[in-house]
Amino acid sequence: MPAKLLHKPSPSYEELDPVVGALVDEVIGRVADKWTMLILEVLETQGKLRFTRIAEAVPGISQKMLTQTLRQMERDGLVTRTVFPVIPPRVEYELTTIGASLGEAFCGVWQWAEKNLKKIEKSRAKFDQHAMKATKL
Amino acid sequence: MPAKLLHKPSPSYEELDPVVGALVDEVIGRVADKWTMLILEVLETQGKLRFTRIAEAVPGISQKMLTQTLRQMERDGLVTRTVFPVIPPRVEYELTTIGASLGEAFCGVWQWAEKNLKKIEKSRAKFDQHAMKATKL
DNA sequence: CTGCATCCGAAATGATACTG
DNA sequence: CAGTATCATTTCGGATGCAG
Repeated sequence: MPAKLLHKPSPSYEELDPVVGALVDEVIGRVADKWTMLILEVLETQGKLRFTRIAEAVPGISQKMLTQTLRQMERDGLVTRTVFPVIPPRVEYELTTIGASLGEAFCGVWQWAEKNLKKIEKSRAKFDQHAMKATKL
Repeated sequence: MPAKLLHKPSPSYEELDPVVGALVDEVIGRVADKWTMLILEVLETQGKLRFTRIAEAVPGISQKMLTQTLRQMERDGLVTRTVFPVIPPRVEYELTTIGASLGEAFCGVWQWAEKNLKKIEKSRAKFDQHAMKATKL
């Protein structure tokens, strides 16, 4: 995917436009959510899915959080929610164009996580070990 | 982190290696944190910085969260923490190689956020408007 | 099946005060 | 300056019950 990305356009957009900067931060804050990322990932790799399928595909998520996160994503225009007027209900979720583009953007982060897992674990172990000596436990 | 629920394993990479999958999720969960991303961004664009400078550069962060997030990032090997034995204290934080690489990975998300800000706001307005009509408030 | 509403304990976060 | 400690508050997230 994104092999080599340019660095951020301007040095510090906040400096140039504090208002827009705050808004970007807000969006980042919302989008940089664990469940959002996991759901995004699932919808990206598996395409259109209905509620229960997503629940199964996202380990550890509760029905409440799933509903909540999906609503938020729908509100932000990341996914479409299609309700089929049948009994029992059938609701399908699918990434929008903008949602898919976010998925692509996150792709780099995912690859990073997989690639650097080992290093992180090592770093943690080392850090914790030193912390041991520092404390009198 | 959420404990095990009544879900069967995800058919994605988790199926191939549930253990690694869970760990990746854990890392994602930690790294996909609002403050982590914001601090990462600041250190990436402004280089080596001391505590107070970061606090100023990250709008809305509390000193508690700053300390906490920086500690976590240090533990994960994303930043180095250099303490100068002087009075008053001087502590500088700088991205490590791996930290910088995460910054690059996040770059795409940042550009996405800036690029799609308007669309998101429109989508939200539209969504909220429809929600209005649906409710009798 | 796909939710929404409510309750409630747990965890995250903010505000404030204090320290080397 | 760069934290740590504490307390109040908010938010998170799971369990349950119910509706369309």
